[in-house]
Amino acid sequence: MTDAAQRVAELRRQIDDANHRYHVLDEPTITDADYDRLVRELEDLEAEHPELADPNSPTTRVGATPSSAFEEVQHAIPMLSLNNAFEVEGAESDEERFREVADFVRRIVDEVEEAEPTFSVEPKLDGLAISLRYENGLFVRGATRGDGATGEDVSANLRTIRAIPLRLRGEAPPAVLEVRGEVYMPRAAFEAFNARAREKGERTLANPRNGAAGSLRQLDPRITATRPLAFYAYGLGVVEGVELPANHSQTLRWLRELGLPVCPEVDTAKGLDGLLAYYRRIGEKRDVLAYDIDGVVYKLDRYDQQRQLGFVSRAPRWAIAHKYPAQEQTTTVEAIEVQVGRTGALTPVARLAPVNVAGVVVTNATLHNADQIARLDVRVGDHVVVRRAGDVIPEVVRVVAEQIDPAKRGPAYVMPDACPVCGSAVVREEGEVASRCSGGLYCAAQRKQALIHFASRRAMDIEGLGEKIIDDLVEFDLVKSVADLYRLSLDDLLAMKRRAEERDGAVPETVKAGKIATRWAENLIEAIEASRRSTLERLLFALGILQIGEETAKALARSFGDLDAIRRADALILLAVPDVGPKVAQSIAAFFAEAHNQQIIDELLAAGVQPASSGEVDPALVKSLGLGGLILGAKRLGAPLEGLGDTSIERVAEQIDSLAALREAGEPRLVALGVPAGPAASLFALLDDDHWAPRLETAERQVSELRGRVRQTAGEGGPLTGKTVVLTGSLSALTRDEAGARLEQLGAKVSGSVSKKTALVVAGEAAGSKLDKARQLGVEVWDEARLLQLLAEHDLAP
DNA sequence: AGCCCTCGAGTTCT
DNA sequence: CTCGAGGGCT
Repeated sequence: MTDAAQRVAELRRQIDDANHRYHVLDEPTITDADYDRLVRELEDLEAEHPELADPNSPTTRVGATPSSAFEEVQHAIPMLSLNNAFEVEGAESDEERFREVADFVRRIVDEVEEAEPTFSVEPKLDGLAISLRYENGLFVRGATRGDGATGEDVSANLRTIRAIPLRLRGEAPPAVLEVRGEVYMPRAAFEAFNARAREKGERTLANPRNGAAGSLRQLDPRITATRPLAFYAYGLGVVEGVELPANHSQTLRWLRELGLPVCPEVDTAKGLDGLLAYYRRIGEKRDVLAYDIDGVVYKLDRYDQQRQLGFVSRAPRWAIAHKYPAQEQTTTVEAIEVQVGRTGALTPVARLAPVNVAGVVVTNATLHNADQIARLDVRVGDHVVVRRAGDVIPEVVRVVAEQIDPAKRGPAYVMPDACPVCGSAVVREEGEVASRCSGGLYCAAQRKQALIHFASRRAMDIEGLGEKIIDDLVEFDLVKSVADLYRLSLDDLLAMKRRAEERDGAVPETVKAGKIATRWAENLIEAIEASRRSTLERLLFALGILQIGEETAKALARSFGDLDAIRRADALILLAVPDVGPKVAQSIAAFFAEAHNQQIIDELLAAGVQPASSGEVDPALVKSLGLGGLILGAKRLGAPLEGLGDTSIERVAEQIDSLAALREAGEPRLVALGVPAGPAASLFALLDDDHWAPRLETAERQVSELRGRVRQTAGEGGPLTGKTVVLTGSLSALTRDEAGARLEQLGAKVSGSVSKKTALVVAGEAAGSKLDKARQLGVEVWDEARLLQLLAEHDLAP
């Protein structure tokens, strides 16, 4: 061996060793400066002697060039998700508080028939789960967890993390070793990174977790290399060419010997008491740990016992994550403001002094409505406890009573009686929780929200038309109604952009770089154009009719087939649509009764908005709409039909099939059919009523029109006809929406929540409470593979 | 008349 | 995700 080769080998050994001592043994032996010196010397030598290159030399940690996308990686053994146990709120006793963990332990004790089974216990780091693959001791690939089955190849980024060895230690490394673990950003490193970023005026990271996740998703590994990431191993994937230990805690020890860092807090514990003691011990240390955690994980230690317990769906029954309660923070209410929503609902929002709650700076929290404010008795200036409900949405939990000084306290909050945006009267309907602005589309806030709703993904899906642009369109009066969108020209948009830039005092981009700005406007116009060929149900939903969400819009579209039939439909007919009752029918009828709304629809049609899916009519609707259906509808809408019961109506409808025939038959005939005289009289009074008679006739005409257009609807007679199916968890081959659409083609009704009426639950990865509920109710559960099989049988495979 | 299920609507921050 | 309330079933 040449001198250079010897020196290179020596340097590589020293650098690897330094990394190992620092990250695995937690006993750094050389300074950062010395470390850097070694690396530089090695780099120089390798540059002079290209023949000594080695893909796993410590100098190769950063070197790869930016890629444009990450390759997909299939995990041969899926990366599991864990079931969670939360503390039961407001529990009086420990027994109650830790019920979920107790149940977990009890199940295991029963199954393995051991009074106090041993668990391997470890903190649950708040980072990003990854899988590392070593072949013959050399790092070959690393991937994110992804959906558990498929992840992204982030090898180049992982190589930059010094805690991840590029070469395993020991004489005889396994042929294949996949190690699972967590990439995280130590708190101190996170703080230091942000301090430096602030000095340099660069972007700071929101919290260590996002920092770790964002860093690994960088396309340029040189950026990842600047991020202070670390790694702890906690499990295995595929392993070949070596005998595994008999339990998990031995495996962790073995991984450490191979040079992989394992969290020093890992331990073993026996029985429920042991687990809870560990939970408390780590909980007390939580603030002084070098990294963020959100709970602890308990894993049954012995592998043979793990196998005995097995899996439910994709979560192991032998492990559970025990989460600490949501972090609460105290802050001050600086103001209470109201927002005006699409429907005019006024929502009070607490503006808070910025406070970091579990890694996210919270400045707003909804107070829902006047009742909620009264219940909490929140006032401006109060100290309040804030937490992120369900880990996402901030909420005010309570006012800190001890800090209230009654003398200095502001007045109780009162909802405004005029809309803060348009000044219209605010009304609160009897029995309703919400207060509403009565301004309708006169109110700029409602107009804006209507436009945002119209353009949103689930409605017309106009890409590029977001809140900011809508703000400007409304402010500069380019758009008053949704129909105006289709009349926008390129020049309009460019002129608007110029005015907005002037207003903001920004550099006039449109002037200096015309090309880019034009491109933006062209794309938007194109997206608006494309939305003209949306579907009928999307258009109906997009119109923003009160009470009409996606489901009802779908039902209406299927029942009537085209917009024209719906806009003319009488409330009597609407009532026959599934899930439409008096309130919803009234709301639809009221919307189309507004000349203003009809005009907007005319304009939309004139602008070429033409839903693609028109024409099909659900035969079930028309079937239920004979004379009986119409009379029943009138009754539900409050027509004066004293004493006329449903059975009487049915009896009449059996014998008489039209209004004309009813008139001809006359009262005596009804009495002969068994309808009591009084009710029969009230029905005939209705036929002479100025309000109801014409409505009934119009409705009857409309029904016969619809009858002429009945077609066989898709899905009729499919294998899932009449069955309610619930999708939960994430699927890998297709999205839930796509799966739902296909199931509907097979006749299924796809619902969002599990009940005893649910015929089938399809559980994807990381399915949660819905899956639990399905099991509780004994509902049939399928995994994704079973679903794909069914879809394939009907040529619906993705 | 009352209960159970769904659907609609609203919300935060990155 | 959560709440409230509309609709339908018993």
